[in-house]
Amino acid sequence: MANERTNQTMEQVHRLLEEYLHRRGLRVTPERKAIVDAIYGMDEPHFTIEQLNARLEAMHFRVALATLYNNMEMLMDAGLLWRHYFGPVTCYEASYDVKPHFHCICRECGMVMNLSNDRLTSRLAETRIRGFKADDAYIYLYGFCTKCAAARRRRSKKLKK
Amino acid sequence: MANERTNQTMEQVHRLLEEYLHRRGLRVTPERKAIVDAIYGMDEPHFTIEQLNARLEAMHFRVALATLYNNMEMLMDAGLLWRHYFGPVTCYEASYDVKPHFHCICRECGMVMNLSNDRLTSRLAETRIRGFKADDAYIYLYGFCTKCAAARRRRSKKLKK
DNA sequence: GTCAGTGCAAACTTTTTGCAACTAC
DNA sequence: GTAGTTGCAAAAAGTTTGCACTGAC
Repeated sequence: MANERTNQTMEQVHRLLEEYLHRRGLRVTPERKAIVDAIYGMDEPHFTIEQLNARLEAMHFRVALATLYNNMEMLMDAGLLWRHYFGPVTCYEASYDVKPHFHCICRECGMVMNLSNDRLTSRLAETRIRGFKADDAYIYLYGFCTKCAAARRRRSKKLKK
Repeated sequence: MANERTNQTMEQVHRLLEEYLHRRGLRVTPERKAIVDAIYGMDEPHFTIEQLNARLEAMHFRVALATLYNNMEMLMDAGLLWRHYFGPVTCYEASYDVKPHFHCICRECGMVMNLSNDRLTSRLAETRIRGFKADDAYIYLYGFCTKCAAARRRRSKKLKK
């Protein structure tokens, strides 16, 4: 993921961050820049706070967990980050310059697959709703990945289901 | 919600529960029956474990929280319950005899609106995916309810956004 | 110089686990 | 009688809060 992102994308992300911070009267700190670099440098599209922290340490940049949590909120508001609740696990995902997609989550092993589907997602975004102003649509398909589905079938057979 | 459910629905739910338990070699306990009654007797479609527990106490039936958590898992597997992650809040929802719908969640106040949309949901259910066997589709629209959207606009103006 | 932002540790919330007692089958 | 279930309490996991210190503006 990370390494595929162009310099141009990263410059744009930093520009958007700074614009947002200035607009809100917030400060441009090295921590915030490093967190954004880490987010857009993750190897996997979805990651936990824990994994983001590990990435920052790998970049030789230590931040307090509390700082991470604080800034996740801010970055979502800035439109640079999505938050997902995959099963009971909270994950984040870089959102700038990412194609609309939805998520398939395996109930057994927790595996998450991203699926692009522009038509469906844009259809959703267009949906007008009385009494609600939507800005993001999240679609989650729950089920079992091929591997876990097979394991499950084997187990069911044993139980004479 | 609760009180609108017919006796026939409740009988059916209990039948499905017992069938599932027998099929799995699990036991039909008074706790399990009471939990299902509570779930299908909630006033609001979405509820937390806390609220479900309160409902059980109102029914003069005390169960340990651990028992509730255990049985939520089982009831989801039995197809009688959905679990949602609305923002950071875990909610449950009765699923038997409930029309497919999706959820609008206010980022500010946490309000959740159910929206029926059979066409969209069935379209999703039909989607064939390589390497994944989906059984449930969850759609969440995040945004702001009319009230919070207005409050937010006022605040933004103050910040000279 | 001021105050937002940070690190750290403690607190809090939510969920899980271990174990003895109980009960559905 | 024998497991599967339950209640209880302790533990674990994830997130938030309070406060003193730092550094962006």
